[in-house]
Amino acid sequence: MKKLVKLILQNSIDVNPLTPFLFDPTFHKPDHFTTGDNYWEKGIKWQSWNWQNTPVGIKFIDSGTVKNPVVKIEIYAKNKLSDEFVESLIAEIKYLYNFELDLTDFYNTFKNDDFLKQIIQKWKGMRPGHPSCLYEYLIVGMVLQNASVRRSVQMFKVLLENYGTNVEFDGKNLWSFWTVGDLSNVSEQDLRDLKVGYRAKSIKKLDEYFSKGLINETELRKKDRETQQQELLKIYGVGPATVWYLLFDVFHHWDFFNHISPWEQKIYSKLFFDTDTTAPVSVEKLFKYIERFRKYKHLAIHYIWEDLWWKRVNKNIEWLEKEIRL
DNA sequence: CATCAGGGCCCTG
DNA sequence: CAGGGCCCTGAT
Repeated sequence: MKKLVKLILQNSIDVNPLTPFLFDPTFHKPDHFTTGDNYWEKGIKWQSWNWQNTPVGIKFIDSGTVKNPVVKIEIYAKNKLSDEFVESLIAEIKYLYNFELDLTDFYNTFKNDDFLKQIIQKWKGMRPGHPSCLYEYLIVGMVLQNASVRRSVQMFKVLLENYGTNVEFDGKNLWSFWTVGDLSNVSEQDLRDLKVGYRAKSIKKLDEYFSKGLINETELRKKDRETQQQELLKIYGVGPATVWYLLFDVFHHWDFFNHISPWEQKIYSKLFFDTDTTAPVSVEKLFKYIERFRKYKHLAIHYIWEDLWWKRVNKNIEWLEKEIRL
């Protein structure tokens, strides 16, 4: 059993995202399966975070309105934090949750779109968002490969509980991500024993690759999309499907949409063409349909996707349950 | 019980 | 550039 690290409140900062801002669907994505590292209830999100190799706990509190948004960010840590540490962490949070993304043009462009208009109305102020740095998101991407949701959850959890840090803050007991290089003394067989399967090799190589400094997230964020794609594909165990997630969530390309996985194909077919999920339309036809969202292709899909999963939070969607196999 | 297909990717021919 | 193999799990 790992030692529990108790974190205490060190800083509390109010941040103003751009309006409109909708707290809950920005901080809680029902389709993000990651468990053990976060907890959500209406208006509050608890999230573990590994920042500069220091485990911290963050409590986001909805403290404003859609038109006049305020997010209170409480930072919990073992020891007092430097101003530099706090400032850089806040900047990273603003980036990852897109506090400064201006959604006006997106909303205006599609205010009359048959498919999007109701969804935009309902979720006005929702931003793409997640708490993962590139290394962490790559781990997530790898456990998503060739696995059902249930299995992905199990793999993520077992990795966190073996290599992460168990933290407690504000009455929540969560797991915080390990640091790049922490797997240097972990063998591929150790990882296999955790039942991550063939991904053991990819995870091990990923940790080595980042340890050697062969990739720099900060620099890569500044490069163009083609360069980012090329750099990501160099990493062992990373292919087009994993890159597709990263380009949106980590690198914030709202326009680019080049991959549809088999289960997503079934779901888009149902949504856009109302086909039975046993007889989905072709991926080519789906791409053609998605073209209508032009420079906001992936952002539009994010809105549509989240809308679907929030519906499921409130009521069972029979055809969807069959596909996701939670 | 056995067999097989997954929310990919690598490697071979 | 097509297709087999890979780990594990749950469905049949």
